[in-house]
Amino acid sequence: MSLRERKKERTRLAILDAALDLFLEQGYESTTVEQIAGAVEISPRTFFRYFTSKDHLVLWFHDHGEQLMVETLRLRPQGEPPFTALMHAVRAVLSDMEGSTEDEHQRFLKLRRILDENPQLIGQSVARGAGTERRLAELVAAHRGVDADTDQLSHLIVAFAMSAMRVGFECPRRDGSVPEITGRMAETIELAERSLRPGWDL
Amino acid sequence: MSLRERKKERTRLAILDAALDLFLEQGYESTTVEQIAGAVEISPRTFFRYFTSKDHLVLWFHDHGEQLMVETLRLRPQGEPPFTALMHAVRAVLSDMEGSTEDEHQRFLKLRRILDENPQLIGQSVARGAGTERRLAELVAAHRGVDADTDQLSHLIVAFAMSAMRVGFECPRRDGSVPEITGRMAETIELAERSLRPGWDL
DNA sequence: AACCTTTCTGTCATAGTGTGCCACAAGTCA
DNA sequence: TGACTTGTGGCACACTATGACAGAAAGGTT
Repeated sequence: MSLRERKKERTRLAILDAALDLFLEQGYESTTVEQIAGAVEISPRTFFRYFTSKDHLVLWFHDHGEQLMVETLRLRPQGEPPFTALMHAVRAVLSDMEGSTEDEHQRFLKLRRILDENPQLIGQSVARGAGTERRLAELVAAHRGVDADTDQLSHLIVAFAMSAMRVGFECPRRDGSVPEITGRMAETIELAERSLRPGWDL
Repeated sequence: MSLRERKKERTRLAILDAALDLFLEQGYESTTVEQIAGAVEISPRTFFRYFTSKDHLVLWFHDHGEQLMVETLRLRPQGEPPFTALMHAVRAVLSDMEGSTEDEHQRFLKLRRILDENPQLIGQSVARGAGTERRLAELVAAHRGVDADTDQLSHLIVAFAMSAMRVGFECPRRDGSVPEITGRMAETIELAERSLRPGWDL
């Protein structure tokens, strides 16, 4: 990893940390890009070279998780029921989260508090993921040998899986350590699996 | 209905129609508020008095449907399983849609095409509904006699219901008349109900 | 070291969304 | 008609976001 790349990574994290702290201190809406840029001593223009938008700061983790899900999904065995495969992909995200550094954990906990205080941002993350959700539905449809444009079940499978993940992330809203939260997310996933009729996703 | 109110309603619909047509002609992003305002001969300032944002134009129907759902939900019998009650609320939205005027149908079909071409807007509608989804979860939790903050199942019930509604709305993506589309949405709802284990939402 | 190339950064200009404020016009009612 | 309420337009302003360009920093070459 070159000096250049390391510096970029350091700047990116500095922006992210400054922003998360400012959001917690004075609220998401009340914090401007100018303030964030000022806190890390860069120009506002440079901010937008690291993050495509203000929202992007909050959706950073979401993007990461989503990418991980897609990758995991491609590696699942062909014969596996689609919903089960998706649940494994979600679990891969949980494992990744548990295995990250203490700094990452802190960022995750801060982010969770910010999302809790700004419900519209949770929807924003769905907004960002809408395209991916559609792509996932296409993967599932292909796997099931049906047409993604007309098969409702493929879309429903993905929508249910993402719902379970989202509910696990948001609820319960009590604070806690990262392992506690991922533990509860795992519970929600199992709850979702138990709620569905065996073989519904074939 | 006073002259004032009728005039307001007429202006609102004029704005909406002009905007939907412009979005279809030249795309959502490429259309500015100034253009929309110009097309109905009002000032941009006045536009924002009718719609809180550009997004709001597209989310207009969503807001309407959501409001209808909450109202329906309050009228459902106490003993009914929560998910069943939610499904009835969704059906109430479908009936309302089927019972509206030809103009409303045209707007709905245009909107559907716009949403199809701009996937991020679908997520936006979820973003807008995030708060309501939380409130619905609280209603469900109260109904089940549990604490909304800690009970994951209540949130999952609402999330699944909203997923089913969304999938029904988006998919299949073929065009069709309003009754065809609502018919397919009803199918998706039934599919969701069949996919779940009986008694899962008690 | 001096040099050139590539990449990053800041400045400036610009477009677009959204809001507060105030004067004025339109509608409502006595 | 006159008083009152509400809607409208114009203006200034804050904020997000992007394109263009010049200069600084990093990387490699001789």
